Amino acid sequence: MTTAARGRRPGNPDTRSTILTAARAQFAAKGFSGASMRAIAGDAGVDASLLHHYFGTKADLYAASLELPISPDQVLAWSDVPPEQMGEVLARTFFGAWEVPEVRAIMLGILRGGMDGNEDAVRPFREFVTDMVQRRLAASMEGEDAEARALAMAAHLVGIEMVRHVVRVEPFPSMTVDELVDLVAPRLQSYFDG
Amino acid sequence: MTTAARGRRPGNPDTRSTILTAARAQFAAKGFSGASMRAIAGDAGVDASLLHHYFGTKADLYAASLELPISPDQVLAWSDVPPEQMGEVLARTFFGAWEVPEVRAIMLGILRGGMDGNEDAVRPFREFVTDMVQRRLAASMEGEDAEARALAMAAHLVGIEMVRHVVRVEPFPSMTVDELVDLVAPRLQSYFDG
DNA sequence: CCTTGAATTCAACAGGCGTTGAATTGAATG
DNA sequence: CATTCAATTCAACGCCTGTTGAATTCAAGG
Repeated sequence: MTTAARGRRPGNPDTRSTILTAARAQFAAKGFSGASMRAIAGDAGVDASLLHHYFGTKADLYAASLELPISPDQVLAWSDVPPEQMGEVLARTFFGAWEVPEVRAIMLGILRGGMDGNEDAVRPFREFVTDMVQRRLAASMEGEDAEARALAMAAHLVGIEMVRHVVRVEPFPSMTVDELVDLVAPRLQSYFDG
Repeated sequence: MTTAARGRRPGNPDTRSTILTAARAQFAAKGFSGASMRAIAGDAGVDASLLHHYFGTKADLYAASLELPISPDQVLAWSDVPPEQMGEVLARTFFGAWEVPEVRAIMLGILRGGMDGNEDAVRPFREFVTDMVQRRLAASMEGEDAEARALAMAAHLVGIEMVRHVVRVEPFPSMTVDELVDLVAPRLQSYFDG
């Protein structure tokens, strides 16, 4: 760590993913502006210029670090859910995903970046919400205001995870996923029914 | 503006509030980390060290700039609202407040600061939510999980304003307050009824 | 008229920031 | 064995950050 030997090291081809992991952690904890390239590099045990070599600019690294490991399609098996259970399935899927540490880090990064006031940092948030609403929710809903109702569902879920994991106001941080589902699912279902 | 005369100026005792206004705008637009003392000072037409002279540290200025001009008690005349209209009154009051530019700037500052990853910046958000939930909402609700339900209402409202004014996903930014109230109030009412 | 003290700017500090370009190492390729 | 080239570090650039202390101006109080 003190005087690191220069040049190519023998066989560690996972430097790239080490950097990504460190970046996710920093962005999740401090947001886009708050996280620094040097701090990420430090966590990854690597020189800061290596991040630029691999990923380009800071905004590029941010975008690269927030790609979900699994596609939303796999998570949300929408088609074979009875309509009257949509609310519960949606709530359980969303809250459950946040319990997986890798996913939570990415979600927190997206969430914090969305509030950063930097346009580069808002984009992932906007894309996430847009995709979730337009492709997954509104597509299987009926009525003229289906999009607005779907967006309200997304806003509700996001607001809850924000209070639960970022601002941390009790009792949300102490509640289990089951308790949260019982609390929220009926209202999601109500949006679904229109 | 080019070479500002030093020393005390003849009679402008509102410098203090000029600074506060500039601070609110900057914090609302860029968040706590993103806003800089020099940028705020520049907007206020004043040297940066004057901000420290008046308010102390950056966190102090942040806290000072987010004090609501009117107390929540006056806004939300809770006591004489029929129970079955609580959801609508709450939604209209909250969304309506965001339509007042001065209030919106403060709310945005609180919201953005809450996501900043800096503990100083989270405090106003946490206090706002805690006060709103524990003192205004849960106090007039019944049932064992009244606090959780009240917090869910707050999370829902906050999530919606976040999507509407920060991430800006349509159709929320284009909807009127009345349309938003029609959309959200029934679900708030459902939380209220338990 | 003299003194006090608040209001304000200036100049600087020490450190952090994102980014770039050059240098170095060493495994892989021929 | 010589060459190539990706991986990696070093050193620096220019700029911005929050904060401090001293200097200056000027209205008000005695």
